[in-house]
Amino acid sequence: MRTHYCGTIRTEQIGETITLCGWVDRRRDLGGVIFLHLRDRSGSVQVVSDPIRTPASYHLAETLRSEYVVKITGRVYNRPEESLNTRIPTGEIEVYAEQIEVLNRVHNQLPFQVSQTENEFVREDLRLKYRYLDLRRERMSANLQLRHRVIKAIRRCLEDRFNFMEIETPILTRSTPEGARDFILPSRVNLGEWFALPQSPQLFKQLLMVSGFDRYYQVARCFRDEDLRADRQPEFTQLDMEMSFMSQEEIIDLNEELIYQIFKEIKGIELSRPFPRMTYAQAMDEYGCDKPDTRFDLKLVNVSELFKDSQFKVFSGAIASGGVVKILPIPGGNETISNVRIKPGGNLFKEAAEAGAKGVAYIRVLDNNEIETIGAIKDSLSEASKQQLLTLTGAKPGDLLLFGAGDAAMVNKTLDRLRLVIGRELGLIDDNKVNLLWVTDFPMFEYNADEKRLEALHHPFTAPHPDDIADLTTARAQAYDIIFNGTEIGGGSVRIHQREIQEKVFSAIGLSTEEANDKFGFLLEAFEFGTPPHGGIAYGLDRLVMLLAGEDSIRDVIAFPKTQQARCLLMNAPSGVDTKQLKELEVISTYKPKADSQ
RNA sequence: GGGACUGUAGCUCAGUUGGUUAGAGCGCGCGCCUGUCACGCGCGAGGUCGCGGGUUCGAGUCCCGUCAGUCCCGCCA
Repeated sequence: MRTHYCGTIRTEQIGETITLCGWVDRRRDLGGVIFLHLRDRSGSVQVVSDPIRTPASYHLAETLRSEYVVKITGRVYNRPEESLNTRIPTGEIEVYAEQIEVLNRVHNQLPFQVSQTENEFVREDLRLKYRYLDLRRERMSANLQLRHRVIKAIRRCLEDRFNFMEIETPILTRSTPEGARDFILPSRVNLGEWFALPQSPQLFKQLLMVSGFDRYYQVARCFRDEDLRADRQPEFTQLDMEMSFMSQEEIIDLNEELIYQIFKEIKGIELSRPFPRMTYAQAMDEYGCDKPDTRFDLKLVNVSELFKDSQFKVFSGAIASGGVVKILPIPGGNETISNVRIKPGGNLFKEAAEAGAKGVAYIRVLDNNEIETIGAIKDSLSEASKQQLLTLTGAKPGDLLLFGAGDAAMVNKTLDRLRLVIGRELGLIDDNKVNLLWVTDFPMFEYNADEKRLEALHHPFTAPHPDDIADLTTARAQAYDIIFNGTEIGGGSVRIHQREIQEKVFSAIGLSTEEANDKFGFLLEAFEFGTPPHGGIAYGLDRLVMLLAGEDSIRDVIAFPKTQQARCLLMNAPSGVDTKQLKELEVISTYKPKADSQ
């Protein structure tokens, strides 16, 4: 039907007669001459019609309206000198519409304008209900095209350079005990039994290693029935990879090359390699989190040693009961952060309270290194300790020191949040920076106080560090996360490939031999038949694309996302089903809709 | 499960201390206009102020409930 995409026409096509198909983006009828912008996914181009140059199309051009679908044949001309448009790539040329064919009209008022000036905001529920129109808009179209280019770059790199194979794994699989809630589906053929949708292809990809497909990848849909966030959808896409006969170093090296390639092709940025590394312990110590945004400093300082015998009981007490005292030093903070904001009612106080802190103690460093703080802290601080405090934190006159005291997890969480809020507010974050960081040496387990047992921090198939094998409960894992500007975009590990070690790990997380055999017997058995050493990684593809697109929500890089209430407003899913369908499955819903309260 | 914000014309928003006929820009319709590109000018249509209840002489505005969307906490190995 057509010969070109609208957005691709340049001065090279001048003189050619071309045929374009697309949507009327805008129409400007000047009375005697009509300008149209014709749009397709490549962009738009100006089409001209007037009674003299294009008599055959003029009357039809008068009837065109926004979003009509048209086919236009005409010759490409350069624009008059004074009518060049430097803001669009096709601004040097225009097409004289010799022939216009209306392929389809718009019969109703559009729910929102597709062609938008500036970045006009439209309610998200409307956009989602009419997602097909939303996706016509330049921003969304560009996002999906970016997503496509990212996936294409990944495929090229993994397949052509590294010899990976893409292999599909089942969507209908079985429920797994650890991790997120499963989506489950009743089996009609096996009444009373249920499939689960995969939270990730983890076990299948490990089994593929057993099969000898030593380099596997998949653009894999994953499902988790948990509450939604700006960066969490119930179904999302992972770039899932698994490799045999590769050490952690080799896996990291290959993945750096992949990430390097993505940034080069998509953003034109050549990242310097190797990427910086940080151990989990160092990340927690200096940043209070396992995915530090290293675009700005504001590192935490542990001052527990200094305060362990302090007269100020809030600090010494915290340390005595196994906690810590840490400081977030803010250079120039006296100037930029008022007491009101740190005290109850202030936004920094609220931020700390959400992390579980009872409050935020602080010290202001004044001229001559005098300090200003509450009396109880000042009284408890000897001149020597004061000097030590200033040395440890590197604080200078004008600086503000924010304290976190108590349980280490809470202190880290509090100061991490304050660091990010303050970093953003003080403009310390350079948006043009691209910082990639490997965080390594995660602990194998984390204690779950509610369930009174150890939990795998990564997942229970992660191999322990060979030096730490004697005591698994405190062992480091051969696990690694890749962090992009403070967001985790991927994580992986070397896997266990020996039955004895896998059994020890299952036992460490409180899985009985029977449970382990019931849930993972197939894996343990597979380990007996020649399983190669292997490891892998999975990237949150939606999140990666979101960051590359500069969006704040993964919904903006997913064609048909769910709302926060996990609904598809376009299809209106989920929905009820026929009782006949339920009967066939031997399923009865016990759900009672809430009675209308009057 | 919890907290916060939002909901007024097709869209984006304004609407003061509760006050009489609810406004603007864009879009839409009609007319004029031959170099616009967010074209311009004129005229016009378009409203269950999310929904339900309450307070009041009077509610878009205050109160209660509810629905929807968003952000966050919990949750997400």
